[in-house]
Amino acid sequence: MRHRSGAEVFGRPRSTTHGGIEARALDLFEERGFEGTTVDDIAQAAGISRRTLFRYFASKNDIPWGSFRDGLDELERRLEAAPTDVPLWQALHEAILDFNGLPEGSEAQHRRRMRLLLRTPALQAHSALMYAEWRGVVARFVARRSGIEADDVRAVVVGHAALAVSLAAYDAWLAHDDTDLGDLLDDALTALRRHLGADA
Amino acid sequence: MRHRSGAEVFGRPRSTTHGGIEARALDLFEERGFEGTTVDDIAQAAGISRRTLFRYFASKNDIPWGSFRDGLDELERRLEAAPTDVPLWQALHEAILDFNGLPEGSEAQHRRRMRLLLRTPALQAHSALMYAEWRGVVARFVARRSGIEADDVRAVVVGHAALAVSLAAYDAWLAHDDTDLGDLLDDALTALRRHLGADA
DNA sequence: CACACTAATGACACCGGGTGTCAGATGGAA
DNA sequence: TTCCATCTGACACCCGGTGTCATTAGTGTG
Repeated sequence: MRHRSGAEVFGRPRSTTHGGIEARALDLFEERGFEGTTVDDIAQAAGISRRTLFRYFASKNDIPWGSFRDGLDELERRLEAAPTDVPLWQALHEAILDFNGLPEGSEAQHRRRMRLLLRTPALQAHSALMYAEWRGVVARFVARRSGIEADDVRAVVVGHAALAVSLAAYDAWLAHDDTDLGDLLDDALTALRRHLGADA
Repeated sequence: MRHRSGAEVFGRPRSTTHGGIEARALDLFEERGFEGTTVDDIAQAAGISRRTLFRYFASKNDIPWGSFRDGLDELERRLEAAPTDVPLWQALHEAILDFNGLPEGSEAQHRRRMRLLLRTPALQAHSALMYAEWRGVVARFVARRSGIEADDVRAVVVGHAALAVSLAAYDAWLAHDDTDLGDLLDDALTALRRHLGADA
C-alpha cells in the first residue's frame, strides 16, 4: 500500500506517517477499546483529517495490523534461504520461530498488540485475510521444495497446519501470562506430531 | 438466534422465514455478487423491510452462512458418540468426513455456496468467527478424551489442525472441479501426517 | 361482536466506516 | 516568479447496522 520509490522531492510534503497514526490509534484502542474508538477520534488525535487517514490505511481494521505485511516478506526470504538438507517441516518451524521472535524487552508490548489483534472480534475476522497471505507464502515454499503445484492439497494443508501451530501457540500464550511463546510453539508442534504420529 | 419454543399462537404471525430470505439473497449474490447486492435489495426481493431483515439475520455476512451453526451442534454430538477404542485423530477425521458429507445430487449447489463463502473477502473474514466456534468444539472433545484443559496448547492445536485439514481440502476442491471432497480430506490428512511424520 | 393481549412488522432517525470529487496548500524545479 | 507534482481537507454521498415507536395481525375471552 505504500508508494515510496525514491525520495519524494516533488509536491506537498507528507504531514504524517503510518507509524505516527498507528501509535495514536493504539493508544486510543487501549484506552477506549477498538469498537469504542471512531475513525474521527483517531484522525483528530493524529492531527489529520478523516479523509487523509484513509489515504494512509485502507481501513480501520488495517491500522493495528500495521507492519504485518512487511514481516511476510521477511518470512518468505527466510524460507528461501533455508538449507535444503534439513527436513522441510523443521525448516518451516525454525522460520516460524524466527518470524515470531521478539527483541528482548518488547514482550509486554507485543502481548498488548497481539491481545488486541486476536481478541477483538472485528480484528479476528479481518485477520483471515492476512492469514491467507501468510499461508500462501508457506504453501509456495512447500510446493517449490516438493516439486508440486502451490494449489495442491498437499502444499495447501501444510500452509494451514503451520498457521494452526502458530495460532494455537498464540492462543495459549495470551491465556497464560507466565509462558514463553517460543516454548509454546515447540509444544504445539510436538503435540501435533504426536497427535498425528504414525503410531496407528 | 431462533427463539421458537412452542408453536407461536400469539401475536402477529411471521411474514417470512430464514430460509426464504436466504434463498432470495443467494440468488442475488450469484447475480450481482455479494458486494454488489445491498441489504435493501435483499429486503425488497424478500418482500420485507430492511429492519425486519436484521431481525432475522444479525448481519449481511450471516445470511450465506445460514445453517452452519446448526451443523456445529451435530458435529459435537457426533464426537461425543464416537467409540473410545479408535484413535482420537481417526474419530475426529471420521466425524469431519460425516460433517462435510453431502447428500447425493446436491454437490453442485454446495459448490456454489462454498465458493461464495470461501472466495468472497468479506465472508472469508467473517468466517473466522465461525471457525473459532468449530475449533472450540474439537478442542473440547480432545481435552475431554485426553484429560487436559480445553485451553491447553495441545488441545487447541488439534482443533486448529483439524480445521486446517478441512479448509485445505475445500481450497483444493474449489480449485479443481473434477475432485471429490471426501478424497481430498483423506489426502490432506495423509499429507499432513506424512509431512509431520515421526521420521526425524 | 368488541375487547384485551401478544408478537412481528415497518417507518424513521441516527451512527460509523468508507469513497469520489475537487479546490486549495506546499515546496522544489525551471 | 511561475510551473508543477503531490499531499491535504472539506463536502457530499453510499451502505451496513441499531434504537425507538406506532401499527398490524393474529389469538383467546367476555
